[in-house]
Amino acid sequence: MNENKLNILIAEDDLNLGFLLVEFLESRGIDVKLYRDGELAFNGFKGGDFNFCIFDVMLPKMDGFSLAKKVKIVDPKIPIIFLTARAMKEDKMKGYNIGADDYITKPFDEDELLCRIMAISNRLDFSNATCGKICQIGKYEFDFENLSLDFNGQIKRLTTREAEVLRMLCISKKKVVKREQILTAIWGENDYFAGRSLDVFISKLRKYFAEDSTVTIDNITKVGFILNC
Amino acid sequence: MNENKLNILIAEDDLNLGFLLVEFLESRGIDVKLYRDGELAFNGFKGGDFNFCIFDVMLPKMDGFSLAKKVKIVDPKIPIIFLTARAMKEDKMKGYNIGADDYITKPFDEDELLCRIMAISNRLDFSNATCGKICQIGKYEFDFENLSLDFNGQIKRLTTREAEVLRMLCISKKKVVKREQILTAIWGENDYFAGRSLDVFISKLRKYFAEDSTVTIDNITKVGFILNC
DNA sequence: AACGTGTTGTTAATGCGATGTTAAAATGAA
DNA sequence: TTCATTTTAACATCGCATTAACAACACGTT
Repeated sequence: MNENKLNILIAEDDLNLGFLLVEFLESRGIDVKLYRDGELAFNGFKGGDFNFCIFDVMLPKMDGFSLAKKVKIVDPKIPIIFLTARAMKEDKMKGYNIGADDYITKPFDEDELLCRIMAISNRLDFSNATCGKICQIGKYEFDFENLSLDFNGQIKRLTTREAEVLRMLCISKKKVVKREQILTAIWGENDYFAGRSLDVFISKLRKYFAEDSTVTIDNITKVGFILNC
Repeated sequence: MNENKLNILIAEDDLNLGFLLVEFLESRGIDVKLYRDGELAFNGFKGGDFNFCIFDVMLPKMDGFSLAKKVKIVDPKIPIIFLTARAMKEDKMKGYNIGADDYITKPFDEDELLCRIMAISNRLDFSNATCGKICQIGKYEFDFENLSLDFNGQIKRLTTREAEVLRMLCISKKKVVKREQILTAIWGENDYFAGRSLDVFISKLRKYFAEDSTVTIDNITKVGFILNC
């Protein structure tokens, strides 16, 4: 309910344009964070709580399309607008296939960009964006900020990783959370070892919930996990 | 329920362009209706069941913006794309203020228009909270993303393959889905063993639907299967 | 109708890859 | 260093898609 506020991540290496954008959008009451290359942007994205992205297509370290692909794995619904100097059709198609919501050719008009952002965000469904800081899981209370799991006043302290994994399961309670999504969002990469690591944490979490049998973390082979409670 | 199908109203007085658009979109499996002036378009809109609009800005009888305003009163959420020959900023702003979702300057590329339509319609909330991927099959509710089959709140979990096969049958409910099509799409090859495997999965799915006799998966020898419900 | 051939229905056995779990190594912060 | 935490390794277990095997069926031919 409180998260109806736009929180935009911008990835743009031309800092002149970048700062201009930041200033303009902030003047309109929008939260903005600027990153100057693809990798920084992705790390920023993992850490932050963004609900909108604007990516330059050409970026150092990782180009806008690759960045979009990874971001879409973590949050498939997040809207992305691409900025590009070129007006190539192939580029546009590529962007749309990845799931671009819009495409703007530089130089562009700031007001028009704002209009496009608004047009898209008006359709946004913020409803399940955040499940609050504290999440009820069966008889447990999970506080992500405090890394704590409270069971009848008995407080179990979680490690960062444990909390991160549990948070992802919590956000989509009773829904399948894909392995790929968790791995990309938390480990940043989706390889064998990260995968095994995730399994270890799932195993740990299950133990923590052992005292309330209504809480289970179920596996869907080859797909992911579901937190049921 | 399964209004996941696009039904587009086009208002365009240049009939060359109009018919071209209709033909192109219909070839992509989209329902389209063309009107050649603003008033006809609005009457058509009231009578029909459209979920997407494309308006030329300059139209006889009633211009695109006025048309949009009236349409938005009837259905405030309906997406509208404007077409215009002019690339005037004022026009664009006016369009966005009315609630345009996009803005395309003529001449434009048909593929790009399709991409933009898709980008917008993908964000569309066709159903209620549960974002659209759910399919009603008799008394069952099939959720492909969650690999679940809900019967009166009783949830049966599906495996990846089961869900994939069921999805293909669902997409063409009550229509023949060719063996070849399923095999190529899911198994990637159309040989004897893949075929037998498919038969095994069909058999499993039939069992899952045993509790509602109105749901049947019928075989068409040498051709494929039909999901009837 | 009876036959024969190829197709489909169904169940069960198999084998492999994915996951569960625990413990040991690595990492890294204090 | 020590301690907490995460990663890697090693082994146990489980679930799933495939394969096999046989029964039932469809359909064209005689």
